[in-house]
Amino acid sequence: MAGKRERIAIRRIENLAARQVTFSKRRRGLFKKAEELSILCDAEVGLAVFSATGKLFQFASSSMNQIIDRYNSHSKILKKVDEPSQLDLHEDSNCARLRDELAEASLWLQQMRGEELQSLNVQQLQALEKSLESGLSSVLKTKSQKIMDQISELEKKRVQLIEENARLKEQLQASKMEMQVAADPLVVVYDEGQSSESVTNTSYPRPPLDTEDSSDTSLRLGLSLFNSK
Amino acid sequence: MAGKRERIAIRRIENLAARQVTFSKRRRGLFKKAEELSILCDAEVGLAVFSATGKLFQFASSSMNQIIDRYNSHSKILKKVDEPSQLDLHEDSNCARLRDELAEASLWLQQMRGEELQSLNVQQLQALEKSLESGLSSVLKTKSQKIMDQISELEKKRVQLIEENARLKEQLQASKMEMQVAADPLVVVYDEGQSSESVTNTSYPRPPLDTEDSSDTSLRLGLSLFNSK
DNA sequence: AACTATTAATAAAA
DNA sequence: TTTTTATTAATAGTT
Repeated sequence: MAGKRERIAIRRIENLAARQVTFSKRRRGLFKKAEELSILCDAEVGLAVFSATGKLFQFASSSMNQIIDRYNSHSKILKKVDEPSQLDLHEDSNCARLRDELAEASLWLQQMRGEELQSLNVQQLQALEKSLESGLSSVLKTKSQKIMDQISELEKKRVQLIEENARLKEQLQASKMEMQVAADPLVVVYDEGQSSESVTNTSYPRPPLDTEDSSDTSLRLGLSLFNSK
Repeated sequence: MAGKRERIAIRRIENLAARQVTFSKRRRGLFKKAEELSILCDAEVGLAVFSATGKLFQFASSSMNQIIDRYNSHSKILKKVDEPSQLDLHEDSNCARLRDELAEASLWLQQMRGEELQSLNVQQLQALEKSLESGLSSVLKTKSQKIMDQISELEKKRVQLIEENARLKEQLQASKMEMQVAADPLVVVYDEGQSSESVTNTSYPRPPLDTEDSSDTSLRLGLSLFNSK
């Protein structure tokens, strides 16, 4: 039946058809393994394969251009013997330091997110736990504050709108009255030379509004919201 | 006992040590397969791998620069910015990128610690809160696990010590008996003309002996039966 | 392409 | 890291 397989020597396969078949199979395998490595191990992988016929196949865990850039900046160290002495060394060490710090910060972040904890001992975990609890507490406090502020703000706006509303109603009333007055020939004289607005504003007192202190109200609102948890 | 192997899911390996081991192994495998493909099928292959720690590993059937050139000429659609200072620009941008990332990571860390929260809105605070809670939960879980492990370990050692203790007691008992048996005839013979003090000294067992002791001693004490561990 | 007998790779443990 | 071993994965030769 099928598959009396034997090991093969690693040298160019002379038979063209066999070579092409093997190329297809192994290329797939290679790309699969490249992708698996990048995912499993959090590595950046770039792979380019040109077949004997000149066709290009590629894989990049991020983007090929990004990988080529990164490759170039890495292998830069090897060449450029012209003027590398002071500036480049400084740049390199600076970059290296940055990279180290970033790596450390990243690890911290991961650990605060609950990853990579296996390497920590109980004491370190305890410290981390304390830090997280403290951070969480601050976040909750800030969030409450923000929400209360928002409520205050909304309440203020609500009051303003109520006032505006009342004023508009008043104007509407006034306007209606003016219409009536205007219809009255005796009042026509006064109306000339005055805007309806000024007439309204001066002619009628505001109706009694909700005079409740808004900030105090919203503050209590906010507190009651978060105290009753 | 080595290697109760199981298939693994293709997703990031969370455990750092395991990830590094797997990276080592699979990287070797990948490079081997890349080389084999290039030889068997007469293909031009370029492979670059950056580990999570930033280290570069590469393979090129010809030279990496040649492959990058060929790649660029294939995908020449995009940029043509082969300016003289391209390398330096890369380096600068790389540094700048690192600096940005570090700044961002630092801010994140601060915020997770409960600082610099004013610039966040309620939604962001909520997300942060969730992240902290999740991290805290993981930390607590890991800590518990570690503590349980420690307890198991201690318990195991305790049991071992109890067993050892029992064994030592047994040996002590045996030793006592042998001493009595061995001492009896001697006491009878030498008791005449000797003080009771010397009799007392030889009648009591010696303190526990290392059973790996010289055969000479063991033989003299008649302990050879107990030498088998 | 599909099928397997084999070899190769590798996960887990040491 | 490297080695070992039990298993899974890849694939050479065949259909």
